Amino acid sequence: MVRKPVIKPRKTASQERSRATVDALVEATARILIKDGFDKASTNRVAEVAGVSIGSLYQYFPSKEALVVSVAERHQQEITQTVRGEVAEIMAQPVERAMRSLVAVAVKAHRVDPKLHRVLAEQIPRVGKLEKLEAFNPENYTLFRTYLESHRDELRVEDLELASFVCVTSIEALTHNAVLHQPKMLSDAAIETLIDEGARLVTGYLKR
Amino acid sequence: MVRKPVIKPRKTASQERSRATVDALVEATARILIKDGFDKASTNRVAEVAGVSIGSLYQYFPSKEALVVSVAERHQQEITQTVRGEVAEIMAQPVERAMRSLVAVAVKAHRVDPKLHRVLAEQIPRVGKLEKLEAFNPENYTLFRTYLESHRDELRVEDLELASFVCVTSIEALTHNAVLHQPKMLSDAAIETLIDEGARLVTGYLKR
DNA sequence: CCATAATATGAGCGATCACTCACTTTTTGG
DNA sequence: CCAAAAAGTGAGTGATCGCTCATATTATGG
Repeated sequence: MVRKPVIKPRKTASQERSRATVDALVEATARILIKDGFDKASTNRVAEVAGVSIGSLYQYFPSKEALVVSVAERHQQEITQTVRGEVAEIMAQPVERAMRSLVAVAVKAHRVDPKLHRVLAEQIPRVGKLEKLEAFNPENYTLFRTYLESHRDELRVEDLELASFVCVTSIEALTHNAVLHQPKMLSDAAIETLIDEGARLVTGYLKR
Repeated sequence: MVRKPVIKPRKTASQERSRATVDALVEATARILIKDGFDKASTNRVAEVAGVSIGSLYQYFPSKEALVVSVAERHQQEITQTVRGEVAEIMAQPVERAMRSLVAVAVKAHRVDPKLHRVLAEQIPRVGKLEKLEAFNPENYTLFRTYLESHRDELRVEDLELASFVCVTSIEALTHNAVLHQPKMLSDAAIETLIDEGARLVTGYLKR
């Protein structure tokens, strides 16, 4: 009659009721992060806002960190969905057009959920398991490098790795700062101008 | 015989002994921030590492935030001292040379105390009084804009404010990422290459 | 229908935190 | 030398935090 611990699962949610619970917890975490920041997102409060007991929270998330990671993954997935397709198109375009599209896509990505993006990028202490939560997605880097390789003949740059670093870092910083820190950049017209400028910046640097 | 509260001052340290206490506290805070990060820098621990009682800490710093602000200010001052003079020189140089010098100076600034710089830039929750602790110094922005104005005839860009935003953001991100996140960029040779590339990036964007 | 598994509950534990205050020790200046 | 000001002390407070667990409720499948 030995009872194996009931607290074991802490992972899978098989029934619909529990899937709803998990969703509510992730959603509540995101909402609190946006409204009050990381420090105020205590597990007790997350559970309360989600309308769920603190015990249930720990059935599915072994720690506060796991909760934040889930929010980040959901956000990343939303971005990927929004941007999907455009990337494939871009890979075939010539440098000038490709760079403009790329900057435009970067802006689009930052506009999916700007406030959440900002919190995830700037407020989450990158300690412990949260360390891998890179503000900058290494996938972007690899993708860019691949583009440069297949368009080598149009380029003046020789070290493609270095060039990728320069371009990806610049585009990311530019779009991030513009969308999340520059109140002047809110209008569509201003954003369009920014896209032009960002594209010109990296095109001039890359093109033969 | 009414005693006015002794806890009032909380600010000025007139004797040498107390100045040493304040120094020890700021130094201890910086050391803990670097070694263990913001979360582990509890006021009790700062006092302990500084070899000072927690009571003394609160004589001079009304809060943990004040302590961190002090560390940030001291760091900023060290950077300013290191970079002093070079800026004045740069303002007179033509665009191509000026941009190279500027990127070099930015690298130098990030190398003053890289680990501390990284913690201050990435780990401090920008809430409450810490919000003004900008990762990016608006002074740099103004300085850059002033340079562009006095060299307008050499430039193809029209909107100097936008151009400043583009260049300052890019240079900052480039040097920050290179010095603090790219292990490959540790050697002086690699840094020299980075400076060349960064300079070329913004020069091509700016120059007529 | 009912045994079992899945899911949900929330009081409360131990740890830690930022911070206070009544008090002692040291320094200063006349 | 001494009174008063400056500096220093640390046990303790109250709040909050992440998290556990014994127990209750609900769903599933034979």
